[in-house]
Amino acid sequence: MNLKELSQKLGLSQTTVSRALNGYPEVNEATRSRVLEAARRYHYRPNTRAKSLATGRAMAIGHIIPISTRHEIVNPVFADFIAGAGEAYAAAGYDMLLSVVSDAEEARAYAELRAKGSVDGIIVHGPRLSDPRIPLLSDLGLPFVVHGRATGTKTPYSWVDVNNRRAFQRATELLLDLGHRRIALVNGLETMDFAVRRRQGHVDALAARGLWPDPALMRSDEMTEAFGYRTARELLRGPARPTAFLTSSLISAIGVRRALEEAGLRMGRDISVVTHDDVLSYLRNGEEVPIFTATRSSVREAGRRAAAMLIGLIEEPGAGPRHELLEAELVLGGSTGPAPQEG
Amino acid sequence: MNLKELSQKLGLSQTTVSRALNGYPEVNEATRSRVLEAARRYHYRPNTRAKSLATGRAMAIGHIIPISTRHEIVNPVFADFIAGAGEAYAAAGYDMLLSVVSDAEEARAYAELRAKGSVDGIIVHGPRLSDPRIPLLSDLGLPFVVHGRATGTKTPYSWVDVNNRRAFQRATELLLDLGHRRIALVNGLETMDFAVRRRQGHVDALAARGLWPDPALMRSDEMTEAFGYRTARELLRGPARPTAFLTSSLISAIGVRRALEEAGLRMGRDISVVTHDDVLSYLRNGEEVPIFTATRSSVREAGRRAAAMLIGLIEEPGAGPRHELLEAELVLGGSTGPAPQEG
DNA sequence: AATCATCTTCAAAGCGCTTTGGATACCGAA
DNA sequence: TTCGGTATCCAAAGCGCTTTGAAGATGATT
Repeated sequence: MNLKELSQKLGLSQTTVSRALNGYPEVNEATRSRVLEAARRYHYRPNTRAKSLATGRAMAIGHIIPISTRHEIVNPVFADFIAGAGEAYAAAGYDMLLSVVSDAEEARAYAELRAKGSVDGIIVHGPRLSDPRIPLLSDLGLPFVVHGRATGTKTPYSWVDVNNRRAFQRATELLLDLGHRRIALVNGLETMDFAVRRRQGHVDALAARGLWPDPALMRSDEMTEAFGYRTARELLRGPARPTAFLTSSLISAIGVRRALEEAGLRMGRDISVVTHDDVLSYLRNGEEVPIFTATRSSVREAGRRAAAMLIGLIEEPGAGPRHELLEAELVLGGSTGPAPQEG
Repeated sequence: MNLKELSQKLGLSQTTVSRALNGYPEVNEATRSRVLEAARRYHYRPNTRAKSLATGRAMAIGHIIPISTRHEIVNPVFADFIAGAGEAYAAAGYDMLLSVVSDAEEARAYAELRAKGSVDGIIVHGPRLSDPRIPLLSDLGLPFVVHGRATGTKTPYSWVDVNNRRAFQRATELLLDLGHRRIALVNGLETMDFAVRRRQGHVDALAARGLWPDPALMRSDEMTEAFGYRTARELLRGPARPTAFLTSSLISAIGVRRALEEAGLRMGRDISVVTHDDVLSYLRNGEEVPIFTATRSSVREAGRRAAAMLIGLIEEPGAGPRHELLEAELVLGGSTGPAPQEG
């Protein structure tokens, strides 16, 4: 059923039917309800492609999922972010267009999305330091929102981010307050902006107490379970054994826990662990009582916010860039305790 | 830059330029290369919406991500499946359209996707028993491929699935061979088809040795870490304590491990654990040596296969339904060992 | 009765592409 | 020379929608 057929059935012009459906005022209320009724009866839905051609708006938003070519890893955070964003899109009538692209081809993917006119805006995932995608998108003139920030970028841009520096500063302070002095940082890849900010927060907190960070205790890599395990095992066997771990993801924290368990150490008593928790739906940090003490910030909520922001940018084109900084909560779980006395 | 402008720059008609670009034979090779060159220089990309309007093909494939309204959980398997499917789409020039929809609205979402003409085909995720979506999609006449199967469905349909029954049968046999008799099944929600098949495999293997399944040892729920933990803790404290756990996901297995650890039990010695492993990129089952003994089948590969199958269905409309049954490997890890002697 | 403003409706153009159904030019064969 | 065939190219219609510009109907106003 298309507009032409529907209007013929009603004995009206396409113009009138279109107007009636789109809520224009210049149509008699009686005919409007006739039209609406008929549309419902025949399950009429305007063809999106035709509609966008006519309006020039794609009513779709692009997400480009970069796959790290090095490790072929999909960011686990992604599914929840999408779920949050999806809610916002559905409410506003937008579709979500996904492209999975190896990070080498990402720039081309953006330009293409633009040229093909398939989206009205873009969400940028996983920003790196001085991320080249930002000036690129800025040049393309396509509205976009970055999930995270990109230190060192001159171009103004819109973003939604967690206060990563503050979160890790607070986490470190907590561990220091508990008497820990040798804290291992099990961070994400430091090509990623968030990882650098987290390290900064950690180092700042140490510096505020006159402590120097030990480079041997700072590791960074793709945030897998295996990375957490491997790192913790190595450090626990090494000379300057840490009394606490600060990890960038619940998944690496689980790996750390595995190493502790294997070494016969009890988490929260022998060794403390604090992690960042993205509140992924399938990987909750315990139920009533959190397993891990954590800096907590829902990535799903971030998805909702970013999507809403982008829709705002699209619908009011004049407006300047927007920013939203989410604060992570610091929640206490069973994985932290006072530093054991030096043996 | 659109077709009109490009053809004006070249002093050719839109017809000729379009034909040149799409590889039609009735165009001089000299002019074709002129056209291709110009298209490259001006970064011309045909507008997708216009193209699909004209051809009637959307060049897009829809994925509807159901969010369980009960738990608001996004299937963690999803990101990897998408990554696999995305590769296939990119290679074939298709876009991927995602809708995140609460499971109550799912049927409507399909009909709408169809009526709006935004996709040429659909991938169905997470089929349930006698899933109503299958006859629905069949009626809509939109090509689709199911990731998994739906027992009890009369309508013929195309699917890509893992041999879940066989996998869990083999896993159970392994545990039986090791002398285990009280095996707990920590399954996914049994409204899901895969969970039922896994239970069947498990029960079949028991029956083949003349054993009756103990209902108290079979649990099923959303496959979270917390569910694994909670279940294991409960069963370990109960009267008929199991000597082995068979879990439906690595995530629940991690929860089980946490409970074991807490109870001071050593995995692989005091208690055995076998799990299904979807080979998620961010949650590998160990590195060289698997942590858990597991039935392994890459969900990313399933994504690739399902996408390729769907593209096939779209491009050769006459053909009947296709099926692909992937066998899971049974890999030995450190989590299994002989059943301890009865105390 | 004539005029005007207000409602209500419509025909047709246009969005950017593909594709049908010719045109035109050129070639060798009759 | 004429004709049929082939190789190239083009104008225009059409995909399903929105939107412009205009027209008809209605009722109030003069």
